[in-house]
Amino acid sequence: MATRHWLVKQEPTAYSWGDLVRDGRTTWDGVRNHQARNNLQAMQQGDRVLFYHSVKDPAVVGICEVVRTAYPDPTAGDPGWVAVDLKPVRALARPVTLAAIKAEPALRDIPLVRQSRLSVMPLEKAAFDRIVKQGT
DNA sequence: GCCAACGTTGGC
DNA sequence: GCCAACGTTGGC
Repeated sequence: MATRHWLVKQEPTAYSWGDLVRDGRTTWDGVRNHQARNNLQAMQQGDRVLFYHSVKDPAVVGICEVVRTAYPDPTAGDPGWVAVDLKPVRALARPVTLAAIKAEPALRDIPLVRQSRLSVMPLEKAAFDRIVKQGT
């Protein structure tokens, strides 16, 4: 099974990479956008997920992994919304800023740039690897 | 603080 | 079903 690649966004003031490392694992809930929900639903066990801080110093800061696939979001009244569980794998040595991503021609078409409001998005392996490499 | 993008709501 | 108004997200 091919491991697939994703990116999730969070405002660090709400839940940061540091919080995820401290917790060791978290429930990725509260998603209330259909496109983002569909992406959560498509995640498979072991998929790699980039963790992106939005708003304040926007940047990709770490890599995490799907440890539980989609199940009904406990924070939603409507069972149509889903959550997944994520655990941290490792921090990037250097955060890869949104500005750096936008400056990279090979990354100009990723959803992070194209669809700034989407909070859960797929990444092609090449784009994922390139961001990770920039963070090395 | 401002603005653009986009989703939702509600009047017709 | 259309569209204007409004709210939210997120970059700058």
